[in-house]
Amino acid sequence: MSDTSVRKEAKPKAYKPSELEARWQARWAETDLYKTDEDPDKRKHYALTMLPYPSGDLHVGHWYAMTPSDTRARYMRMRGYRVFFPIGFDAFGLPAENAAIQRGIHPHDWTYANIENMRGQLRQMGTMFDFDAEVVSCDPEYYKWNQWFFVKFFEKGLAYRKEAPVDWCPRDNTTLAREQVVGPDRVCERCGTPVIKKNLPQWLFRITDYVEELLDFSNLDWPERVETLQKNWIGRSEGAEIKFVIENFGDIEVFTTRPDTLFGATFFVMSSEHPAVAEITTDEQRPEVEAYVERASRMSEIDRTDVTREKSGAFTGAYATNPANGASIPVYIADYVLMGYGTGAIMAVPGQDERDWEFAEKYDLPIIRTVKPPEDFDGKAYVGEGLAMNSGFLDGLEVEEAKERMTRHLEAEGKGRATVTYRIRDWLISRQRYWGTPIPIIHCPDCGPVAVPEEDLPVLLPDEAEFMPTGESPLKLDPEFRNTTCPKCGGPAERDTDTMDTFMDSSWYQYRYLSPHYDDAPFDPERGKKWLPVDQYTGGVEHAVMHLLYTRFFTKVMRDLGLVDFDEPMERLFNQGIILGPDGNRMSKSRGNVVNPQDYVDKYGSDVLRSYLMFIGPWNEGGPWDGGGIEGVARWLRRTTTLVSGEPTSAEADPSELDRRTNRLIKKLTGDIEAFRFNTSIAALMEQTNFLLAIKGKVGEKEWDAALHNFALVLAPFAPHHAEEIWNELGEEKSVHLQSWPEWDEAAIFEETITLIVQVNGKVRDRIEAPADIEEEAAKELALASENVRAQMDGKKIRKAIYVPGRLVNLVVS
RNA sequence: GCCGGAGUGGCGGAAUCGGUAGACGCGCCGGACUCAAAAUCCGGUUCCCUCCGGGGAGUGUGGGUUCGAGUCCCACCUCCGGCACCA
Repeated sequence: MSDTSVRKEAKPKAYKPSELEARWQARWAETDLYKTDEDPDKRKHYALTMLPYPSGDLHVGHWYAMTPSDTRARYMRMRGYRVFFPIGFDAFGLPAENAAIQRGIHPHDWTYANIENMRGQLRQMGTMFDFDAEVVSCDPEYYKWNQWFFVKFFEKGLAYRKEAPVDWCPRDNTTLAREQVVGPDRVCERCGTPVIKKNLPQWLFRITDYVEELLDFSNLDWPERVETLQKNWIGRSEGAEIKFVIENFGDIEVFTTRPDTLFGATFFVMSSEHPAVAEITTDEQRPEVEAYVERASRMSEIDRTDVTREKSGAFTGAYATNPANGASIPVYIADYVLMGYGTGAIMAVPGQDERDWEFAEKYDLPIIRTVKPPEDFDGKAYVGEGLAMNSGFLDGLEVEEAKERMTRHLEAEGKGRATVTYRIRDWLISRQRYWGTPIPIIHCPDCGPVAVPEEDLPVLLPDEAEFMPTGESPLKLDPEFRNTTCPKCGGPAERDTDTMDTFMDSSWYQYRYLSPHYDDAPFDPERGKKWLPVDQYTGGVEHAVMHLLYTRFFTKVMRDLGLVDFDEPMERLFNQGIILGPDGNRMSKSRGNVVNPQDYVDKYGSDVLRSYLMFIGPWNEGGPWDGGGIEGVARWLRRTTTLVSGEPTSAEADPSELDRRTNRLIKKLTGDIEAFRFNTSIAALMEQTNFLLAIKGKVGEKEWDAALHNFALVLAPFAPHHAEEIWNELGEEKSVHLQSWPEWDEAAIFEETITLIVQVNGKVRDRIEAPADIEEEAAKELALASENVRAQMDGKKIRKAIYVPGRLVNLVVS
C-alpha cells in the first residue's frame, strides 16, 4: 500500500474531454478568436450552412450538417482566407403555432426560449461560428425586409394576387406552394395530410418570369443531382400550340411536343375542368358529360392521379377539324388531361402515344400510325424514332425534321406556332397562419390592393392573438390589426391577414448575415462588396426544388433591383446525407430511434462526436448511427493527448519514416478536405497517431517536435479542442487556429524503395523490395529470380512481359 | 413506368488514373498488465484447403474488352432517393 501514492504521481493527468473543451471554449470566447477576420488583404471565403429551425434542441442531424462544414471553414481560415461563417435561426413557422394551440404558450415565447437553449448548445459544439452575425427571422428587424422585398416585387409586377384553385392542407389550415405538395398521393410536405383544392385569392411570385435563367447552371459548381431535380421541376418542353376549330364554337388550342404526328390525331381531348366544356357539349351528350364532370370533381386527388387506373372519359358530341388533313374528329373530355398543364386540351394521337392508344382502344376510336416502327416492333403506340408515314408532305422525314416542317407549315397557315411549356408554377406565397411575416398590403374598396409605404414598415405582427383549436388565422379575428386606412386615398380599408411562406425568410438570409442590424436596406452594400456571393454552401438535398430554387430566383430579382451585381447566390454547393437511427430508419420520436447528441457530448465531448460523424463514411451518403463505433474515435482522440507527455506504445514502426509520413499526411488531408472526404482524413490522422506513438522516443527531439507541431496543425480543423491542447502542451502561446495550414514537401514523400508486384498471367505470385527507379530489364530479372515465379513457370515459355514502372511486372506464359 | 444514386469481410467503410482488394475503425479471438475485473497496451482477424512452403475462390448476377477489371462495355437482379397520366 505504501507505494501507491508514488505510482499515482507517475501517472499522466486524467483525461477529461468535457473539462478540456470547456476550458478552451472559455479561452476562445475571451480572446474573440472567432470574430470574423475583416483583413482586406486576404482573399474572402463565405462559408454557409443551412440555418436551423429552432425546434428546441440540436439533434444529431444538426451536428452532422454543421460540424463538417465547420471543419472546412476552419481549414480555409488556416489556408489564409478571411472566412465568414455565420449562423442564425429560421424562426417563423407552424410548430411554434401548434405549441400555442396545444399548450397555450405564445409562439414568440416558445420560439425565443428554444433559440436561447440552442444558442448554448451551438456554443458547446465548439465551432467557429461568428455569433455576432446571428439572424433571427421572426424578429421585426428581420421580417421588415421580407415586407420590403414584397413591396418591391409588387411594384415590379412580380407579386400578384390571383383567385384560383390552390392546394390547401386541412390539418395545417393553410394553403401551400406547389413545391410543398409531395408524392403521388399529393400530401402536405409538413404533416402528410392529403391536400384539397380550395378557391382563394392568393399572392404569388412570378418565378416563371425567370425560368430560362433558372435552367442555366453553367456558372454553378453544384451537385448534378440538384441540377437535375431543378430542371425536372421546371419541366421545360418544346413543342407547338395548334389551333383546332370546333364545330359551332370556335378555336381551342392544344399543346403538343409532337406536331409531326398531327396527321395521326384521330380525336380531341379536353380536361373536364376546361372552361369551354359546357359550351361545346351538345344537348344529347349533356347528361353524360355533366355526370362525368361531376364524378371527376368529386374524385379525390389520389384516385385521379392513380396511373394504373383505366382511362375514362365522355364524348361531348362536338367535332373538331384536324388542321392538317381537314378530318372531322370527335371531342372527348377525360381526366387524364390536366387543366394545369399546357392549354388543358390535347390532340390525341394513339399511334404515337400510349395514353391516347389506351383511350382509343376503350372508346373504339381510329388509330393511324404516322411514324414507321421498326420491323420487329410488336407493341401498341410507337413513341420512338422513325420515318413519317401517312402524313402527306411529311412522309419519309425523320421525327425532328418533321416536327420542324409541320411547325413552319402551321405558322404559315396561321394555325399554330412553336412554343415552350413549363411544368413549374408561380410561387404561392400566402399562408393563412399567424406565426409569419404579415403581407404588407392594404385592401381598399376604391384603390384595390395597395402596398404599405416603406416608411410604415414593418407591419408588426400583433402580440395579442387568439389561437383557435381549429387553426384559423388569429389575424383574421383581430379587428385592430385588420382595420386601417388606405395609404392612397385615406379611406377605410383592411389589411391583408395572410402571412408569408417561411421560405421567403430563407431566400435571402445569407445577405442579412452581413449586417443583421442595418437599417437602410436589406443589407449594407459595402459589406456585400466585401463578402458576396456565398462561396461554399452546405445543406440537405431535400431543399433542391424549394429553398434552393427560391433563393436563386430571389438573387436574380435582387440583381434586377440593383442590390447585387451577380446572378447566383451560392457558387458552390455540397449536399450532406442524412444520419439515420441505429435501426437504419429515419430518426423519429414515434420510432423511438432518436439519438440525442447531448448524451455523447457529455460522455465524450464535442471533438469526439464531430470526428465520429465525419469518420462514419462519405459526408454525402449519411448512414445509420452506430453507438459502438464512436468508442473507436473516442479512444483515438484520447491517445492524441498522450503524444506530448505520455508513454510510447510497444508497436513496431520504422522511425526513419517520420518525415515522409508527416508530409504524406499533410498532402492527403489537403486533398481530402478540398473534396469533403473527411472520413479518410480521420483514418489518416488515426494512422499517424498510431505511428507517432510507436516511434516516440526513437527520433531526434527536433524532428519529433516538428512532427507534433504539424500533427496538431492538421488535426485542428477536425478536433479543434484537442489540437489546441496539444499545441499548448508543445509550448505554443498563440492559438493553433491562428496558424497557417502546413505545406508538404513532395520530395520528402518520394520513396526510395518500392514493393514490386510480380504477377504470372495476371496473378500476384510475389512481392519484392526494389529500388523505386528500377529499370525494366532489372525488374524482369528480379521477377524471374523469384522462387514462387519459377514454380509457376515450370517448363512454360514467356510470351510477353508487361512492366509498369514503379509498380509491377506481369509475365505472360503458356 | 421514367430519371438519378448505390451494391466490397460479421458491421461502417477504403482502394482519387485499369495495376498488391479489404486502409482506418467497430466487433470478435489470443496475449500482456491485474489478486480479479474494467480500462489500457500488443498481436491476429475475407472465405475454403494446406504437408504451413503455399494453393484455390472472392467486390450483387451473367457475359465481354484487356497481359491485368471493384474500376471500362453490354444485359440483368436488388436496395435507396426523386418524379409520376406533364401531352
